[in-house]
Amino acid sequence: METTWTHRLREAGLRVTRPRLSVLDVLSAHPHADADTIVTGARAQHPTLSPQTVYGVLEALVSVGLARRIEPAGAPALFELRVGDNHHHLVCRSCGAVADVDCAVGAAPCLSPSDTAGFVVDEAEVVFWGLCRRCQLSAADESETVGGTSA
Amino acid sequence: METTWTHRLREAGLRVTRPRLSVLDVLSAHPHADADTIVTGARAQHPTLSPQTVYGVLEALVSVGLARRIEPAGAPALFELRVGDNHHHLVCRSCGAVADVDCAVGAAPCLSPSDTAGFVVDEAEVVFWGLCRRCQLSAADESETVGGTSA
DNA sequence: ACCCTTGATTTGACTAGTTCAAAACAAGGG
DNA sequence: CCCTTGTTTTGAACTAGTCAAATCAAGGGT
Repeated sequence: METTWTHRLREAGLRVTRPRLSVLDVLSAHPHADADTIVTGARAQHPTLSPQTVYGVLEALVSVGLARRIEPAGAPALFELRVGDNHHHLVCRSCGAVADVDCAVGAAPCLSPSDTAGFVVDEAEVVFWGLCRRCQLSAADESETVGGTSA
Repeated sequence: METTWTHRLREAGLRVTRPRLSVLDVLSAHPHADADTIVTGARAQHPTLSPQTVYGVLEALVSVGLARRIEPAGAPALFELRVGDNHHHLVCRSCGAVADVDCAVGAAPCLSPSDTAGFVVDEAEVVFWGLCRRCQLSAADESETVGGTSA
């Protein structure tokens, strides 16, 4: 019996290897993981795994479309398995947390910029910067130091 | 008589120095320049200028709002003087050329994602990826090798 | 015009994230 | 079971950017 990932890898023309399955496992558990998180996580199943191997695996996955690479400004690249639906991201300025968002207006409104200056656009990448709920709360805590938070 | 930049720097509470004026000069001439381009360009006026100084100048300019930093994925950061109008960017996948675009729909449509997942959003960063006119042409040239282009 | 304070620049070392290249290895077709 | 070829491994290297201490200079006060 073939697991889903084994199947998907073969479909994509990639060999099925332990590093690849481990990386896919970690990505399933952490929908927006950076290379380092993936290395650490994948070592649970494959202790000798090297960072370079993970970079290689990720490049392979991205190139066949099984994974997508996102690069929030000023932070290490993140990888996700949710592909092909042109969704966007919310990034917390404070802690770096990332959440998915679908585009607000219709399917891909931003794919129609007012003036393309001669460019042929194939992707609109949208990053919403802000503060996640947790960081809003700790920011409020710090500026107030009131409320029921004992000790 | 004070030049515009001298004035603007003082307004922002920054001292007027040669490195700063040089960097501003280069940015006027290259609306989307990376740190390296700025160093090279600014050395025309100030030959001993070091990269670290340029980073310092850029950080100062960005922090007072005279410049803006943009970080296209997979490329060094770029800096521009056009600030405060929430415009977005077209980036060429092939040559890295950057052009400005205003947002298509209304003032800031993308600031209203469908589900903010608890985030308080303060900026929507939009990058349109595609091929600039020049790269479309060279791509066509390579695949065709027909047409009137003599030798 | 000079001095002094404070911010800016310089110098130099250093880091994180990522990429490159060559050798050893293993997936999976025959 | 072997062979081919794609993968992983090992190890070094590279780039963009950061940090910290020492020197320097802008520009306000006198």
